[in-house]
Order: sequence, then C-alpha cells, then structure tokens
Amino acid sequence: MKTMHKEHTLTKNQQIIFDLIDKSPEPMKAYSILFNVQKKGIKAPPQVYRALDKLVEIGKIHKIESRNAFIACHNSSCRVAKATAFSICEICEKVTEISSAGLSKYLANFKDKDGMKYSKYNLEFFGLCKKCR
Amino acid sequence: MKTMHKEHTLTKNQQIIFDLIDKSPEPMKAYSILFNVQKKGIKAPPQVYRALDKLVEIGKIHKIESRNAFIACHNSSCRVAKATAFSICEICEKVTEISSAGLSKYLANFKDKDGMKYSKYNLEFFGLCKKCR
DNA sequence: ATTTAAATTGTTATAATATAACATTATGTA
DNA sequence: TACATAATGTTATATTATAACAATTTAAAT
Ligand SMILES: [Zn+2]
Ligand SMILES: [Zn+2]
Ligand SMILES: [Zn+2]
Ligand SMILES: [Zn+2]
Repeated sequence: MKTMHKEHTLTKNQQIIFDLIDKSPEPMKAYSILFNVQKKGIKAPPQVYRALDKLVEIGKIHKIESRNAFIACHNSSCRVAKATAFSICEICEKVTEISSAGLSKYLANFKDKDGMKYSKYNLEFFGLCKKCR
Repeated sequence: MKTMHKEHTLTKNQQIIFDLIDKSPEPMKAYSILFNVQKKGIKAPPQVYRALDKLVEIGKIHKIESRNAFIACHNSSCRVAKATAFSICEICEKVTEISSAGLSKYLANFKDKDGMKYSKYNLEFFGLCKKCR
C-alpha cells in the first residue's frame, strides 16, 4: 500500500513565489517578494499574500512571526504548518528551522496547568549564530 | 544583603500605557492603546511605541508576536523579556502566559544540532481554551 | 460542445502596524 | 546658571496586510 500524501499541486502564482522563497538563503518579506516577482506578472500585494497564506497552510513555507518574513520548509516532517521551531541570529538575522524529535515530542506532550495539550505551536529561539559568535 | 532589583520607575507615558494594558483582560493592540490614552494626552503612535518598546525591554509587558498585541506580565519570574511562553485560543483569542518551571528549564537547556543553547526564546501554543472547547 | 460552478487571478483602494526625523520640554548635575 | 541627558511632542512616511469586486481560467456536469 502506497503512502498517501495529498500532493498539493501549486498554482502558477504559488509556484513562482515558492520557488523564490525556496531559493532565498534568508527569510523573505512580502514586499520584497512582490518586488522580485513583478517581472513574472505578479503585480499587487493580494496576489502575494494569497499565495503566502496557502503555502503556509500546506506547510511549504513558514512565517517567522517576530520578523514578518517567510522561509521555505526544509523539514520533510512538517508538511503541515503546525509545530515549528526556529533559531534566529540577532545580529545577521540568519534563521534556521530546528528539527529535533526530542523538542517536538516534548512540546507536543507539554500540558499546561489545566492539563491542556497543544498540537500546534511556534517557537523562536534567539541568539548568535556560529559566524556571529 | 538586600536583593538587588533595578526598580524601573516608569515614566508618565510608560505608566499610563502599562496601567491600561495591565487592566485589560485581553492583549491590546498598539492603535487600540493609542485610542484609549488620547484623553490622557498621548496623541501619536511614536509615543505609544516608545513606551511599548521600553515596557517590553524591562519585562513589564510582552508582545504576542502572532497577534501584534501586548499583555502585561503576571509572572514575577520573567522580569526581563527573555523567555516567554503563551497559550492562545484560536477561537476567542484569549491569551495566557505560561509559567512552567519544567518548560522553561527544558527550553533553556535545549541544544540545537550545533550544541548551541539559547537563553532567549518565545513560544506560542495554539488551541482552544476551556470555554471554547 | 455547451453550460455551469468553482477556483484562481487581477485590480483598486484602503486598513493596520510601525518608524524616521526633528522640535520641544523636563530633569538632573556640575 | 549652564550644560547634558532623558523624555516627550509632532509631522510625515514607511511597512505590512486585507477588503471588495472584476475578470479569467479550470474542472465538472449536462
Ligand atoms: Zn518546516
Ligand atoms: Zn549571525
Ligand atoms: Zn512574563
Ligand atoms: Zn477560547
């Protein structure tokens, strides 16, 4: 029996914008994306935000909330944008997605005072990257 | 020997804005704050953002990054805005600061692939609060 | 093939969030 | 006082994001 993966075939705009983000070595901001795809015919913010929303929803990219920026997911396990963790360098702004089985297990099992568990979370660590230390 | 706490005496604007946020049962957004303090003579965004920046810096309030909103800290241990965790209800938008010794210990000791530790982080859990479940 | 419905894209305008730059006033200190 | 510093006030503008509606493309039903 084959593994069942809903293959989200990207639409034209989604593909253009995903490719751009995926190639970028750093998180990209929406208006920088817009500027970079205008030559491809994507001319207005709603076109960008629509694609971003969908790409986030299906887990192809993540939003770095503290930076209002977007990076491609390179962690095959988080196809859905539910449980994310990043390290962010406060000097060069390099962002790396953390994929740690231990961390995700700990957080998925974490119970608050009311015994509530959360399957969805976003964690951003801040510090200095190797280069900047 | 007395415990040494730099007592950040708030300035007038900081106090006005802190009091407002502190009384609010829910996170407040900057322009909502602005609207609410105009009767007290704070008339322009920079006045609000300056106070917010300072209050965040000294740990009296925290920014909920995914919501662009601010709540007062009720966790005496995080006087400095370095290591924060919240639970956010996706229906009613209720936000609660989590203060769990276990969680903060785990995260403070977490090492990434390069062995890097991070003393600063922000964690946002998403789910449904008691009422909304 | 033609019609219909749904999804995607295009477009304009505007809302919401945040900061730059500079002027003024208050506060503390030599 | 005179000076420096911190805090506040003010205007303008930058940045991030969405509302609303029109046009086009795609897929399904007849
Ligand atoms: Zn990922
Ligand atoms: Zn760095
Ligand atoms: Zn706190
Ligand atoms: Zn709720």
